[in-house]
Amino acid sequence: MADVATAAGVSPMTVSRVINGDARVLPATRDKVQEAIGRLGYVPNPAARNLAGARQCRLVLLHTNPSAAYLSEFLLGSLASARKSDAELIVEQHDSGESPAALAARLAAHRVDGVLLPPPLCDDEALLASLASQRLEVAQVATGAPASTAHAVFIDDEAAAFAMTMHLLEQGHRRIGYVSGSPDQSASHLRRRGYKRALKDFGIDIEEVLIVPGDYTYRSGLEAAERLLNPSIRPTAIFAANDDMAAAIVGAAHRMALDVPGTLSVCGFDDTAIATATWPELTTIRQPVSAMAHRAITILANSIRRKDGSQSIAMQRVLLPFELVRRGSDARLEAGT
Amino acid sequence: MADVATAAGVSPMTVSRVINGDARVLPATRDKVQEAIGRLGYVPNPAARNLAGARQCRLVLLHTNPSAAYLSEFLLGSLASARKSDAELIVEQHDSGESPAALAARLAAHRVDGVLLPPPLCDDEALLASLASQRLEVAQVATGAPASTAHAVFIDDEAAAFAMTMHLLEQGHRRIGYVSGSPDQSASHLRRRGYKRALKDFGIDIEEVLIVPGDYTYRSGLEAAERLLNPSIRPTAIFAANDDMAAAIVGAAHRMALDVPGTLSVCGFDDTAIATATWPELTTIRQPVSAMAHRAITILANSIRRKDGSQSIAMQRVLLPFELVRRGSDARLEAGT
DNA sequence: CTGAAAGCGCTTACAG
DNA sequence: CTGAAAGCGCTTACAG
Repeated sequence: MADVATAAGVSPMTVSRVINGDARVLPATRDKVQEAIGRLGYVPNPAARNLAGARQCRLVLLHTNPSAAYLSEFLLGSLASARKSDAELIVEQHDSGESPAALAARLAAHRVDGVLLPPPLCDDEALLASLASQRLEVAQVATGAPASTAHAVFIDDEAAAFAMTMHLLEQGHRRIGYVSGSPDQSASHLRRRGYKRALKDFGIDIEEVLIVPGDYTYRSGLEAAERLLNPSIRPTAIFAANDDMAAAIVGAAHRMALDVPGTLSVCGFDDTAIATATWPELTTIRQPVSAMAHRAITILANSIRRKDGSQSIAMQRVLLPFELVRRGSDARLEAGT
Repeated sequence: MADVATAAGVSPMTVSRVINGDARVLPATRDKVQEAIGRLGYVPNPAARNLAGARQCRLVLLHTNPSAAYLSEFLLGSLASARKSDAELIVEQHDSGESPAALAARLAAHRVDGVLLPPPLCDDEALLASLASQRLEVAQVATGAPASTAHAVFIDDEAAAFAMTMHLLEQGHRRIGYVSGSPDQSASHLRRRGYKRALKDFGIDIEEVLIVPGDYTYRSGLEAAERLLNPSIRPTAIFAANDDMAAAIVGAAHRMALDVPGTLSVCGFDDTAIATATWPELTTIRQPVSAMAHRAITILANSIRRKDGSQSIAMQRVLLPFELVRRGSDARLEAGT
């Protein structure tokens, strides 16, 4: 930095201002400095910036066995976003076996300022309470139940499930099975509600026998398929609350020699990698995972740095758009079927 | 740190020595310091350590569309290991569209000292050459072809494929199909060679028609299944060069109403998440992904820091053990079948 | 075996 | 709008 300063004929302080985008620097001065930076190939040393500034920001991404596909996409998005925000991101696992106290100690040891909570941890109330009592900034990602002590970034799960069910209805399906997600994730309830509302709005009676429980694993999808694919009740379409379960249903259908989508339409939710790894590829709801990670990190970083005097800033609520992506696993119900 | 020093009645220098495990500190002094550290809940500030010491170490993990399951496991392992080694790890994508020059510029901007190359990038010779010319330390992970300019961490792919084929042979199978991996990954060749060698050692003629090409994607596994499951040539067992393809074969077999493992045994390679997401779960070769990440990072960090005078230290070669994990997708060939 | 000095590369106040 | 001073929390030599 000193070299840049002498090369540009200014003080190091001015170079610092240019780097940090201080608006008060004269355009002419700024240009001189920028030129020197470019010519010398100067890159600021982050360690020094952290040391000098008090505006350090260390975030932790807490996860517990989510699907690998979701986690890697979320991780990549978070890492990229953290770097842009000049925040340090550490990644830690927190399983149900660990006590809140043990976790608190771990976070303190890492001098964490903020916590990122993807599902299913985003809905863990005990965890949320413990974090709040440690005065940490927390962001819930993809939750269906924003907490009063946390920021939250999510899609409208209910509307998404409604849209997907509507889509199936418009394809002519009337008997649509539903495989729900873990009851301990708030989004699961919203998704099922969206499914039910679409049916009602369309004037169709809900058949409880067509709604079977799942827990987002492939395995649970297989079990659900066993029930729903029984000839005595088999619907013409099945909407699963996530892609893993939808993929399992496609697999089970094939095993029973049922054609997808000819005889059975199957739709998923999330648009993770498995959605395009099955055949036919899954029609599903795309969640903007990395955008969600990005927003969550930005909110956390800003709110941690802005934490000067005005201590209690309102918790942010960010609703991001979903998208129904149509692929090959669903089809119009033919009259004769 | 100053607080700890006064609390323990020593100089900050001594505290620093204790933290860094300097062997010359008297046990008595060390204990006093440790006690003070514990009591005060002191945690060293990494930014300051980096700034003060010249032994900073910044690593980049370069990836390009590997399977999500592999990437997330590798990422998690790398992140944890980097933190232990006190190395900063940044994660970047490098696709074939990007020129070596553009990548070089990106790495320079990030002041990278070392590069971690998981497959398939570990076998990209142009990339390896470009990195070497930038005098970066690089570690190839899971490669079958260690480069002279890089450290390498790998398993014995040939021996692993040999072991799996042997296992199938011992189960009574004589006609064993093989689905190979991308020819541009060095490990693919080793795996196929292991398969062939087992057959030869067992005194069985190789049927070229049973060896079909794949590229590690689920899709390619489906295509391979189409060929191998044709009644005219159908083998009693199929060994796929990775789990994704093996899962596709299980799926295809089910669609054709073939029982796995009753009528057809299927084995995979890697033991990624998909191996336990299919039904039956896949018998496969477990690669110690996170251990591999850990070793690669440790080697990189040490060699970067040790880079004092003795400039050209030998490139390391680390062979890690694999494990054949037996699950439900293979069975003994019954006499009548 | 332990300590006093200087400095890593920036940024925060504080001046002007 | 720009600069001179001091300091962030450690570690590297260098003494003793």
